[in-house]
Amino acid sequence: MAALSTAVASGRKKRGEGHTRREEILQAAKELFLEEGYDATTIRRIADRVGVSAPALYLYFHDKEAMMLALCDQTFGRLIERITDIEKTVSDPLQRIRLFGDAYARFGLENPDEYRLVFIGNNIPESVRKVGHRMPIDDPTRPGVGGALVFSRLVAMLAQLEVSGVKLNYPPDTCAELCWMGIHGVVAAMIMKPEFPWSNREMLIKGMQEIVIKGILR
Amino acid sequence: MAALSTAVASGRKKRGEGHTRREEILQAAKELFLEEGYDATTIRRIADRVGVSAPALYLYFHDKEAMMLALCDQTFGRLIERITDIEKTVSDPLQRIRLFGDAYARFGLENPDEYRLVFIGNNIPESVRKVGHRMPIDDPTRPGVGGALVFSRLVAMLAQLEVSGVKLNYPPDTCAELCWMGIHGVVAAMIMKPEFPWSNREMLIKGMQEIVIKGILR
DNA sequence: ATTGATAACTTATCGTTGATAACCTATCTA
DNA sequence: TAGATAGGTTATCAACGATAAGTTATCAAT
Repeated sequence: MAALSTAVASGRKKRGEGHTRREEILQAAKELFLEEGYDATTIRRIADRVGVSAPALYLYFHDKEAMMLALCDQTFGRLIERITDIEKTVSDPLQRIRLFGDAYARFGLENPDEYRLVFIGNNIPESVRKVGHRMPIDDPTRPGVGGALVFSRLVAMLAQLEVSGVKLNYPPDTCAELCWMGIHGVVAAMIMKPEFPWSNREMLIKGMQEIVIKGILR
Repeated sequence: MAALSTAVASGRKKRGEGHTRREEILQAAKELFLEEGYDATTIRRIADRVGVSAPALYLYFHDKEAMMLALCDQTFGRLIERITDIEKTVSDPLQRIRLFGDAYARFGLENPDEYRLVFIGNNIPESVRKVGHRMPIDDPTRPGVGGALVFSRLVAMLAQLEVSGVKLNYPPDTCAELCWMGIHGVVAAMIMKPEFPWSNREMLIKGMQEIVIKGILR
């Protein structure tokens, strides 16, 4: 009767326990997104796995994309934790950036499905935002901007690097974007085209890291 | 009852003129994909613009994705032409690679849907290929392989660069992969996260290009 | 000139999808 | 013990991609 990894159809939640159901929905959505991709995952299948009717999901999320964005924030949060850990344990600015890239690439390659879900993503960010829909539970600050946090940390690292006396070839935020895009290119390529005969994985990761760091340093 | 803005609602095609209708469908699909994106474009709207019923499209294309892939091959043909043009007009191997990167990035950002379909490879079921569907006109050689062709040109360029006497930090294949991954990282990021406040686009493209070229040269 | 095959369509319809409206019902509180 | 409300449900919607089955124009061969 206890909760399993794939969720168990429990009865109606007690009065203040709606957030529990919300977590169950997120868990089921995460599993299905990873198993079959975003587009192939239907509202009804998520609801089935949770053990609840389909419209119940709309009590906790605005729409399907909102579930995806909530999951994005979760995964971004895990990465941010690791970045924070690096900042706490390492003082040298350049070494911090190296470890950032290493942790990022490792994170992506160790969790390829989640990486694909969050950083590559099958979702199409549509600029058209529907209005006039009551969303009583979701945070009014629309989720999905967790990526900005990661970048701000990298920007901060590069600003610190500049403060420490190192000259950069580009503004700190541009350096951060270039660093991230380089590493992201490696991770995304290896995840999305695993059958392609890439050359040595470690050489590519380390190589890209050397390349971007050497490239931004004057 | 006169011509629409783009396509003309003509009557039924004469006997051997089906390919004309096929071209009309591709043109309408291309316009709508560009105007509203791939997912937002519906079969019915394409059919409306052509001036034909929706099921008529299935006389010429297996499914919606087949239209996109046909357009991809068209569009990638233009990129391959551009690359060929670069190879014809520029002799310096390093300059060739620079122009390749520039043409590649520009192509990706100008054709995000095609780029996403081919290089990011969103949701391709792949293994499940429907059979028993009569598709009298479509080429039996399945389209969508333009991407590998483009990449192979870059590999050739880097091999030439090494032959010309330039010393590289990594094997030519690895260099090609690193170059492509860097530029791909820029393009993919901007396509998949267009709402993110990236810094100047030109600086990012040029910057990544400088970075990867400087990075692979000893 | 008529016939028969078939290319080039149409209309009608299917099963799913995301999403909404409107109605229940358990639980907590006053 | 009444009523407010959190936490659901069933019924239904319009739109989607795709298919089935019928219709009509155009050809070639009688």
